Amino acid sequence: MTASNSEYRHIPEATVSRLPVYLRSLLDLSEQDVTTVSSENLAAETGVNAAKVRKDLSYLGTYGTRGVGYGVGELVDQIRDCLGLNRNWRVGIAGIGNLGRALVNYKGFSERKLTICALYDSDPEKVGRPIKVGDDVLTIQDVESIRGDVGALDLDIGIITTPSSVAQDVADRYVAGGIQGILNFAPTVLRVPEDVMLRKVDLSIELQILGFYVGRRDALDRAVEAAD
Amino acid sequence: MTASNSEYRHIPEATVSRLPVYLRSLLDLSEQDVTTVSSENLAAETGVNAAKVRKDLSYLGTYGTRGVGYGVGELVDQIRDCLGLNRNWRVGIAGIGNLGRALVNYKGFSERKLTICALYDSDPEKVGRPIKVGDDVLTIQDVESIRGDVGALDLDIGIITTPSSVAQDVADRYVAGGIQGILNFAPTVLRVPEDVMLRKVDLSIELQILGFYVGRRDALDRAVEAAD
DNA sequence: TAGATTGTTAATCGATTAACAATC
DNA sequence: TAGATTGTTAATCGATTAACAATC
Repeated sequence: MTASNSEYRHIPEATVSRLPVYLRSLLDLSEQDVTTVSSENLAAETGVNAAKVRKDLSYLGTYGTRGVGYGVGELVDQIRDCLGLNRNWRVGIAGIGNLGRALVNYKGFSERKLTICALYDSDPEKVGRPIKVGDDVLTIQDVESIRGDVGALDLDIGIITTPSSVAQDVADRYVAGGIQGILNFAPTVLRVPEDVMLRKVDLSIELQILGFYVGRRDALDRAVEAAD
Repeated sequence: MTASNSEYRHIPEATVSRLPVYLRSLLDLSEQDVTTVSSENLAAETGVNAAKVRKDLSYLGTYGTRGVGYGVGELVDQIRDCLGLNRNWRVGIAGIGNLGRALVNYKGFSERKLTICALYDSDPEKVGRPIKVGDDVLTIQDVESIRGDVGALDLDIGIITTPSSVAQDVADRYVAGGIQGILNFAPTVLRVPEDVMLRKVDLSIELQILGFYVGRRDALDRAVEAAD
């Protein structure tokens, strides 16, 4: 079964966002040589409601056995398939500053199926410089090359690690080249055609911490109400 | 107006998660000396539906003027208040490994209203070591001290940057001391009483990238359907 | 006043979850 | 078979959004 199989169509956003959570628990269980897991088990592991677990997993196709549970190994494979972790992705990175360089050196990229095929920057000082990418060496290209490279290098995903001010320009170049998806690390809203998948990754701790207080307050409210 | 004002009760989760997004755009606008913004403007900036913007902002209290729009400065203040960015938070950090140390050195912590008041570890090799925190120096304490310190040092939030295996133990210690909230950076599900706010922060790029493929597929599906 | 824009209603859509028949 | 657990239904809950009266 490949990830391009039509079985995975129309999986709700909310479900997709939980699949990585299940995957992490399943990998833990797998390491402890657990071979079967019930929705109740997985619910306890992940803090997700058991009915929700079953409903989520049902979108992957039927992989549980009534009265028994789910096979941990099968589920891992199934989720990895669904999330596209079993195929290779060819990516370009535009913006070779601190963040761009961090991604280049990030081991998770090669361990996962992400192959860095090209690096871009608009700074003439940087263009032409060689950068070590795993065992290979890539030369930083001018952002002008993006458009032609998408097809020539068969890039699937364009990564943007530029300052906000030029992120849209870079996105336009990826789109002009016919990219499938864009992964935006710049803290700005990009506009791309509807058929190009756009995902924003926010690494700033601030944004993840903001809302803490309000969240806490809601939790307190609930506790107070429950006590009434 | 303080953040402990009852006006902020019962703001929907979905709204809270968008407040930081509005805040970022508003700060941009403020820097460009823009003083008023309409819900339509803000919608365009943030990629959020204009009706949703108005509904979200209405939870903060009434700060818009019909026919005119919203005052950028007032809105910034209001959102910062609501998110608890206008008050000081006293935090402890348990687990002084790479991530813990990164947080200690993270400038955003002092720029924001987060004051690091204590550091904890269970490794006898680390306990007693002095660590520079801004202009101060803190000594790493044994995790045994957490319980007493929460009250003694008036800690609001307990940060957990330990390995998963000991995260629950550390959380229990914070809870025993009477902590208000826990910020968990360990990739594990923690169990805490309902009246303790628990927030999980996931910094791993992997998890943020997972789901890219499925998301893209959904986008393609929508485009195909729209074309029908 | 006329134009603009808010604040809110109400319809709609999607997500959650208890419950239980199906079935291993 | 008896016990366990799935897969799915249906009721409920919360979030989204077009529309428009209120009003600056």
